[in-house]
Parts: sequence; structure tokens; C-alpha cells
Amino acid sequence: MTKRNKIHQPPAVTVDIVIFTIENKELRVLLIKRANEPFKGEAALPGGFLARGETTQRAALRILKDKAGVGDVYVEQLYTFDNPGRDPRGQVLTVTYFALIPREQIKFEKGEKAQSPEFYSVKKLPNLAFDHGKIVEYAIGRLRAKIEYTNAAYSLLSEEFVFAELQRVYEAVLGRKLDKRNFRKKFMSLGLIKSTGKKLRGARQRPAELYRFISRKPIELIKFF
Amino acid sequence: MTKRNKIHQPPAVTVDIVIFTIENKELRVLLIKRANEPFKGEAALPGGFLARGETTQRAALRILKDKAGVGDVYVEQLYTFDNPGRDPRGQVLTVTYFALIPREQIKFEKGEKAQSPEFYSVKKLPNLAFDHGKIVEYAIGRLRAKIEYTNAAYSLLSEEFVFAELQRVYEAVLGRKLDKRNFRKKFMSLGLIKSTGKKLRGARQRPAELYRFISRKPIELIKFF
DNA sequence: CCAAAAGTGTTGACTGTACACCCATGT
DNA sequence: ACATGGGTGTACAGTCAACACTTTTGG
Repeated sequence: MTKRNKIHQPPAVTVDIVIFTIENKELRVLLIKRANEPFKGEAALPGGFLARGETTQRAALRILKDKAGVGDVYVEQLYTFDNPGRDPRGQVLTVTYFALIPREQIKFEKGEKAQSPEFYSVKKLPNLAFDHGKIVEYAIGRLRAKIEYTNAAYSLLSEEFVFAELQRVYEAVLGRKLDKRNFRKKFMSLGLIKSTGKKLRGARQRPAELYRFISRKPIELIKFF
Repeated sequence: MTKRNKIHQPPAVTVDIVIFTIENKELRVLLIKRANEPFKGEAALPGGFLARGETTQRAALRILKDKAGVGDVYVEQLYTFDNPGRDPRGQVLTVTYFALIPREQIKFEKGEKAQSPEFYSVKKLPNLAFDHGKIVEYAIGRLRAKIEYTNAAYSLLSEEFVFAELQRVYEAVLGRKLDKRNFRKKFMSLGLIKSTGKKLRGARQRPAELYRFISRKPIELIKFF
């Protein structure tokens, strides 16, 4: 560190979160309507200023709780944006995170109704405030990469799930159909999930086996060169 | 963004850079001796506070220029660290970058002599100030991943190079020997480099062909699922 | 018995890996 | 002529992609 302390006036710091879920076989992002200027009324990522002494990670969890009412989910830092002009109010540095949530776990808080939080399909996003469009795009790229070499999918599913649901998660994230047999074979060989022995009955079809992730903590698969 | 403006007191923002090079077949990191408290005299990453109105990317380039005297190199944002307690002076948020530089391009500035900048092999790093040890570790992981699906290696080599040098870059970064024939075959098939037609003469052995990267701008290779 | 989704194997193409010898030069 | 690193091909194993039919249930 140099002697720049004198002329150091730190930028404002905010945290924005890209909250993903799968709904109706589509990858969706949580957006709110901005209650205040700038960009009042436009769609934006949930976020907020850092509270005094708060870490960005804590702020991300707080916002997640406030806007979506969820706790124990996959959260990961994405990137830090501070291009000049990204916020008309001046220099703002935003640390972005992304989170993965199973749709049925989300309960919007009453207090947030005014901002009408809503999940938008990534295939038809509205115009977003600030540079949030770029942020979402970046997040999608990261998610696509992550889901191929981690167990992150657990965070988009409920604890017990059926193989078809798992495949739908991958298809929604990657944006294309996958072959049922190849997908099952490959995924099984990764050793990330185990059968519960239970079956899902009640549909008018052959009952499907229920699986669960062996670990619901982030795991990276080893890669070889 | 919520109504947290009132209690928003932004943390100090610094930028640290992990500057990599290849020297003597080893991956090395540039470290300086801290001139001031805290951690005075200990080895640390070059870095500094953000100047007023400066973006973190600009700050990274400025520090790169100041400490290593280089301009046109591969620079990429790494991660943002703000764990409590990482800096004894209080809440400090650090945006980290990593840079790749060919060793022969570096000229240390006289003004920086006091801090005795020096390249340390990643295999025998001293204890580092702050959480810089963790940062370097993280950077190595990122570099290893990047070099496998981008053309980032161009930034660790001079414009024209011989196949053996390219291979040494990969071996140093990945930390293991690679098979000469397989490496050549694979790398050639990527289409990132082209022969210059020239040969490197003067050694007492068969002259080696000189190659150059077709593009010296970052390129990502397409991956398939 | 019909509709619906579940479950299951084989083949061919491709990719990665292991491995050893001759070549062109400088001294 | 010899020491040095440069340059090259083949065979085997593992992985990926394409592809269609039978099973089990609820209605």
C-alpha cells in the first residue's frame, strides 16, 4: 500500500444478488421494481448498500432473507463491478453474488410486495436498471460452468427428487435438451447422489425412484488435464 | 437498494495484484517488503488504496506500471476479499487482480527499490502479510483453470517463441511434466498459434521453429457438455 | 387396455495417453 | 563424431453421442 491515504475517499459499496430458480422448466431470475430514483419503476436485481461493519457476504445473505425469505442456500461471489457511469449518483462499487434456490422454498415477504418481486425467465428479460443486464448475463455464464463441475444443482432441488427433475435442472440451466440415458449414466458415475429406496407414487405412470444428494455442501469435481 | 443510506459508511477499498511470471521453469509471484505498519517488513502483494474516482481496474494497471513497469499485459479481476479481521486497521475491502507477464519485460523502478520487489517461486513462498497467502493460492487455482481454456499463455511469453518455451509455461503453471508429442499435437489442434517460418538458430542443436499467437487478446475456447 | 413417464445397452466416433527413435545443428 | 534439444506416429483405453423399446402404474 502506498501513501495514497490522504486522497483516498472510498466509493459507495453495494451488494446485488442474482437469485436463480427453476420454474416451469425454465431458468428464472428474481427481479424487483425499483421503488426510488434512479431508474424508479424499472426492473432491477435485489441489492442494497453495505451496512456499517457488514461484510459483503453477510449483506448478500441479509438481502436474500429479506427479499426471498430463504436461508440455507448456495451463495457464491460473482464479480465486482465499478465501471464509471454505472450509477448516475456517482462512483459506486458493487460486489455481486449469485444464489440458487428451489422454487417451492421461496416465500416473498409482505413488506416487499411494493417492489413486486417476480421471477423472470432468462429467455425474456425486461430492460434492467443500471448495468444489471450485464450482471445477469455474466451470472448465467458462471452458473452454466459451475453446474458442470460442482454439485451446485442440489441447491435448485428439494432434498428428495426424481431423476427427471434433476435432468430438467440441467436442461434449463444449459438451455438445451439432453439425452435421458446418457444423462443418467454420466450423472450416476459422478457419485454425487444416492437412492433413498423410496418411490414417488400417485402419478398415473410408473413410479419413479427418489434420490438425494449425498452432500448438500458445495463440492468441486476433480478435473484432469 | 434499500433505505440504508443513512447508516452507510463505506469500507476502505484497496486493490492488490498477483503478478505471475515464469522464470527458470518455475511459476513465480511478485512480492514486496512492506515499508509501513501493519506487517512492516513482511512480504506482501503489491497493492494500494483506490485513488479518488479511480476504478479498481485502473488502479490495478497503475500499480502494475509502478511496481513492474509494464503496460500491455493480461489482467483479470480475481475476487473481492472483505473478511472481518483481514486488516488490523479496520474494515478493508480488497478487490484483487491477477496479471501475467513475460519475465524479460519487467523492469523494476528505482523508486521501488526500498520495497525490494522480487519474484518468489510459488513452491516456496514466505509467510505473507494480511490474507495474501490465501489470495495467492486462489490466484494459482484460477490461473491453472484459465490456461487450459484460454490463450492466456501468450502473456507469459515474448511475441515469438519456440514450442519448448510454450510447453515450459504449461508445465510451470500446472506444476507437472507434460508429454512433448501429446502437448504439441493438442496445442496445434487449438489453432491459437501459427508458425513464423523463422527458425531460432545459434544453439548447438537442431534449430527450432518460431511461433506466435495469432491473437494476443484474450480468447476463450468453446467447451462442450 | 390405454396413456404417460420410467427405466435400460450397444455401437461408433473421438479424445487422451503412453511410449522411442531419428534429425539438424554447433562445437 | 558427438552432444544437445527438435521433431515426429501409432496403438490402446476411456469417454461421449446417437439411438428405441419394455416396464409399471393410474385411470
